[in-house]
Amino acid sequence: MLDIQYVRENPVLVQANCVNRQVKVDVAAALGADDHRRAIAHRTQLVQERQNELSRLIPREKEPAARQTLVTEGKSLREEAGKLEAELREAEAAVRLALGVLPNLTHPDAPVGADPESNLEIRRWGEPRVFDFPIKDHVTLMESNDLVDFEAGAMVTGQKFYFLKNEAVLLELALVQFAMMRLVARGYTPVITPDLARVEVLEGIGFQPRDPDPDTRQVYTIAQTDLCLVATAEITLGGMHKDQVLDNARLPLKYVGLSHCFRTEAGAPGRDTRGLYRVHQFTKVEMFAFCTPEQSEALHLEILAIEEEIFQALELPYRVIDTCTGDLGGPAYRKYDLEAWMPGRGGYGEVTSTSNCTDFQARRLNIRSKSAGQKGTRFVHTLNGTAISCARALVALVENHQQADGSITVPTVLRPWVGKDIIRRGA
RNA sequence: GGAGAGGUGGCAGAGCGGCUGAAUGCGUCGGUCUCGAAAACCGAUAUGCCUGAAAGGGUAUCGAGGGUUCAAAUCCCUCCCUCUCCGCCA
Repeated sequence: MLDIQYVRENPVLVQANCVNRQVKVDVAAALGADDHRRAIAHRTQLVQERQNELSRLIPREKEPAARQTLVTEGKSLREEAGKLEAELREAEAAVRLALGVLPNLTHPDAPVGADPESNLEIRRWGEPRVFDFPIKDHVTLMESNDLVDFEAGAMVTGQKFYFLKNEAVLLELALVQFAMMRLVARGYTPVITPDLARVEVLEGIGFQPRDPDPDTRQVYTIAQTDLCLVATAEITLGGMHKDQVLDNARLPLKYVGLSHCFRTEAGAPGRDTRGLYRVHQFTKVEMFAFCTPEQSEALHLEILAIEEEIFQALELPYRVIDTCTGDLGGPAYRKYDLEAWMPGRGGYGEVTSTSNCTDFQARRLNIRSKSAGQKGTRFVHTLNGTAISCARALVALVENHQQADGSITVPTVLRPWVGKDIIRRGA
């Protein structure tokens, strides 16, 4: 959520930003709603002022008739205050609604463009391997090595669910363990988060769990509760300090969280239908940080560097993308993606993503910071980044490390946890 | 799940219908004293919003929501959370 005061002072900038972001909104309408809200708030305050005055006067007024007059006025004020309060609540809801559709501001250096075509590749690491044998995609590789069972997934749960089996299980756990160890060494606090979160937390992070249209709603909701299955630990980690005032001296707070992620993938029907690339449930190790506005840009680069370090250690070639304005998503001020080389698709595929959300999430989650002994608070900046998203990491891993005989070599860093150098059926 | 207790400022802990944003203590910050420090003493010390050039003024907030009342931290109801005991379970 943007600061309404900022929107009021910079309507032209905000509108232009929305255009760059491919978000069709009427900033003027939001401002109109806010004017209305302010007018009602002001009237409400005047009534409250008189009410307080009356409650000071009444106990002092000894003359019964005069006292009764005051009490009568108080009664009518109570009614008026009740009506105003209801009006105010409506007006505030309208403002929230109007403000809620505005995306975050954008980093001045982010590439401007309407669609992913305009994303900027800023560097590559590693050479895509040249295979001297016919390559297989991860589905073929994993099924032939008895590492995954999509049919059982479909039968037990539904399309795009899966069972991992045998070494794939060890690989997934190894990826989690490896990422966790790296991040702990970097000073990140490890956390295992709930896999469910309240609707209001989802909204604070920037999701729209109340989307009434099941064809576009991105998250699973739990019937008869205000809970959703989380789409990422970003949700739970960000919610962890909701409604708190953090001490500046303790910032940045850096977490690395493990959770399952559940996504309806609404809006992506028929895309990447094959395999693990786009599934409804996966395991992810996610970085999340709370910091001061001064710290966020450097911290964003730190998180990106960690993501790269992890893929380098896994010996997976990748490229780094600076996401363009039209492809940023609501909360991000700037976003970098890592796309790993995936031989099966003959191209790069997104494996991680890191966003600086500045104060956009913090404002709605009401997470502020202050310095001890100093007056005033500010909203913190929040950042998130993928350490390892298991399903997609597995895709890249088995496809890149496949051998001519259909076996898969295990990256050195994972061998301690997988317990072998090569995955080969019968081996 | 059952029984009881409780949720107040950074912390501890009063208040139990009216001038209480809230006593007191601790902590923190500033000052006096000191060569320096400790101690002692003095003063300051929540957040949002409105208004004002500023000083200041106003308003809301005592777990959340609702109710009673001219007036609620204080009374009533609902919910949430914490603690103790019992039961159950991985």
